[in-house]
Amino acid sequence: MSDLLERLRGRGWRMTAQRRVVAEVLDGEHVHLTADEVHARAVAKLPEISRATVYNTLGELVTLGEVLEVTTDKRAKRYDPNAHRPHHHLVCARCGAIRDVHPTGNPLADLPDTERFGFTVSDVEVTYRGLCPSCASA
Amino acid sequence: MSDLLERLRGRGWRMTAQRRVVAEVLDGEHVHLTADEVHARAVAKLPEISRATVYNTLGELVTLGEVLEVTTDKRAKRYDPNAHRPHHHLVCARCGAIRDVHPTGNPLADLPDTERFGFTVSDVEVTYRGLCPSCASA
DNA sequence: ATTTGACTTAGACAATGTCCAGGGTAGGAT
DNA sequence: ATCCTACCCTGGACATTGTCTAAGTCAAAT
Repeated sequence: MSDLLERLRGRGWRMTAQRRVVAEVLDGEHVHLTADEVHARAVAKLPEISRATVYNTLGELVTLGEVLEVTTDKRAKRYDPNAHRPHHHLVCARCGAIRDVHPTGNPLADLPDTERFGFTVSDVEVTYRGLCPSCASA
Repeated sequence: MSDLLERLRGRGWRMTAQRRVVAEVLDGEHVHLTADEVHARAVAKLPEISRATVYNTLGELVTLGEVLEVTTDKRAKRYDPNAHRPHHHLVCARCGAIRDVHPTGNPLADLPDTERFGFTVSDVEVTYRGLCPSCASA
């Protein structure tokens, strides 16, 4: 985590209380928080922090590749601090819970050239959907 | 297309001018329209149609399984009339263009039981990302 | 200690989607 | 053909999420 702060400083990030707090929140719980959830937790540590700053900081972390944006539905984007180990997501269709998963196989290799339509394909996201144990039993 | 209308009528759908227009728009161009784009095209055919009705109708079509919802980013959801042939999506990271693709392999089988965390997994979406030819050359 | 430009703030704004009360109508019943 | 009624549509208010801006603040280089 101080790793993260070090990396960011090394990249010319100006270190501010706000940015430190956002980074701490993301690193603290390895769950997939929405921007508003990050904001709520950040406010608990630094009451004056503004919503705009949280959005800005999350955007910068995404640009820097330190955090991944996950869009599983039309609600809020979620932020995944686990950016350095490739993985995919398993989402509960009912409650929205997300788990990181590591399928076997390589989906990138499964897209033949004839199915690429001239695109430069650089990334694949695989999203598994289903019901989590508690939603399935309800 | 009248297939579609027939199927819907058979399921007890009350047929109205508004619903017919929405179905026609979706069936007319097999592209991935946003709700607002559907609304714009619907208004061209039936000027009084309201936004709420378009949203409602799209939602019903999704529930009935006639249309798929595609969420590739935090902008608008898109609606895919190609609900009856399984496929995945290739998205341009710059301009948002979407193509249907058919990768080989079976990603569902690539998720071992140990990675399912007790979820009842029912579906997989694979989203390839890259740059479309025109965005890549710009 | 000074300086400077990057950072933060509050709040207005934008985009998308949802909800509601009231009026309208499709399609079955007569 | 007409009537009824449950279902549908409308317009607009509202909610959620995210973006932008102008002005003030502060980290860090000097």
